[in-house]
Amino acid sequence: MSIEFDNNLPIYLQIMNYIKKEIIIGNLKAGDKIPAVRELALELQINPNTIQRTFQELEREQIVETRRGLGRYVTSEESKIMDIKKEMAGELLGRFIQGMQELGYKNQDIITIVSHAVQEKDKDKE
Amino acid sequence: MSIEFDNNLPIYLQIMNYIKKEIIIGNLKAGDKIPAVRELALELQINPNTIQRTFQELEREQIVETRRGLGRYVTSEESKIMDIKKEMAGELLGRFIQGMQELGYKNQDIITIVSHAVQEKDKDKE
Amino acid sequence: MSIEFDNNLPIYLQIMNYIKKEIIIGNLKAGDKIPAVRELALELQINPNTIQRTFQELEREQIVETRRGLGRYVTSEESKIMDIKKEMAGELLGRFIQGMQELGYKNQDIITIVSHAVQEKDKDKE
Amino acid sequence: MSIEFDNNLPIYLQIMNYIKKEIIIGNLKAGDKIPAVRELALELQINPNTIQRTFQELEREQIVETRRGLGRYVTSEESKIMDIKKEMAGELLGRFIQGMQELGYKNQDIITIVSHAVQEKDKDKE
DNA sequence: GTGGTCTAGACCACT
DNA sequence: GTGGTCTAGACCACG
Repeated sequence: MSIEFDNNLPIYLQIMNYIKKEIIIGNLKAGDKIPAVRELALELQINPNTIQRTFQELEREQIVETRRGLGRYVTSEESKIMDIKKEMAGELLGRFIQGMQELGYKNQDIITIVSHAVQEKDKDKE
Repeated sequence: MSIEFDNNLPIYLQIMNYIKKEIIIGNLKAGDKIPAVRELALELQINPNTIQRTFQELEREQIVETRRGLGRYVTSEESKIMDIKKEMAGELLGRFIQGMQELGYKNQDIITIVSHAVQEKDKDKE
Repeated sequence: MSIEFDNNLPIYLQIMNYIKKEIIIGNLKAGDKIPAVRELALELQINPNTIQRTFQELEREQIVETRRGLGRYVTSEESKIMDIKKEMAGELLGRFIQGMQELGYKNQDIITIVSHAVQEKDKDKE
Repeated sequence: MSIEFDNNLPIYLQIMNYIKKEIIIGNLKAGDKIPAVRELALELQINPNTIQRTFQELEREQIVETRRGLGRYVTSEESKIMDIKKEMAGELLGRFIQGMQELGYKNQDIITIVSHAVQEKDKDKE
């Protein structure tokens, strides 16, 4: 486990996104125990306080819950996890489409561009 | 002219993007004179230093050029403007596709999602 | 028997309060035997150490007494129980009035507010 | 300006409450500038990071807003301030009445107790 | 000068 | 061993 950090976004936000993705793609499942703050800090070479901040935010978003003295756990509500996925995808989609429209692209153009981009990626794999 | 500012992005970047878009969609044309810093600052209720910074960056990207004693002008190179458009679109596209893939969406899913989103927008207009 | 735990207060304190209330309202009477630590721990799904701590504190407050080999018992001094009731009520009252005054409420306002709140509760019952 | 700190509650929460009260009683008015983090830290003899934490939370509750590079301001929405007052009073009231009822006090008892407590306070002043 | 973030290291309460 | 809080001190971006 390692993250490539981008200097423009706070580390704690990048870790948040990383964890959210881990949950969405199922590497962390509903109810799973999350590694201890200090453990993650060591693994990611990040200060424990920064990790702590990450999980404070995730807890506020009800993605993670703390059981005192025991540790942190992924929320056990499966529906919450689906919500996050939809929310993150919706945000990506919204930003993309709005941005393209502001650049003057028509809806049909946008579909074409995405299709091409995706097909090229497929070709790369072959 | 007014911008809704987003607290998470530096204001000067938001103004930069705004101006780039104005150029791309043709509200500001190649060679056009750009309003004076003080004027824009008043209009947008922004610290003049911030506007100054905006144009410094735009100049570094060769989108804007200063003619001493005359003011600032949009670059007269049409090709440069096309470059910016492609660059901004490419960035949007890249971030979108990468993000969707990290959420576990397959390429075909992505096309479907975009198509639906765009068609709904079309319906809204009717 | 079950308690809804509030994350902001230590669990052992919440159990302490719960037991004090049980004593005050008479569900546990002076001299009654208190269930064994292990039993309570199972029932409440709590670490036995936490229950242990609860009773340590209750013993220190002389609300509970241990008879070696026999188990733990509610104190047999009725007066002690009245003391606890007054103490808890006084604490509640003090915190409430001080808080309201800090919010700028006058003494007369406080009485009015309490009266209204209580009357509404009565209405709900009808 | 000084706060007496209670060891059982995190400092940042105590400062939060203090600030909320200052706003409610009008010492800080809607739209007012709030002293700089470092300034407050000096005044209260508290680490600036702790003050920072305080305002992060207040901002999340939309009681305070940050204007980048300029400082922090009390929200300019008067209605929000009334909301906070009602919320804080409601919380105090709820905790008090629920607590008293759990101790076995009847509604009429509660009114009587509050009335007496308040009248004694009035006597003290004379 | 303003807030935002991060590191380092410490202490505490809880389980 | 777990998270929660706090201090100290530093650096950065922003206006």
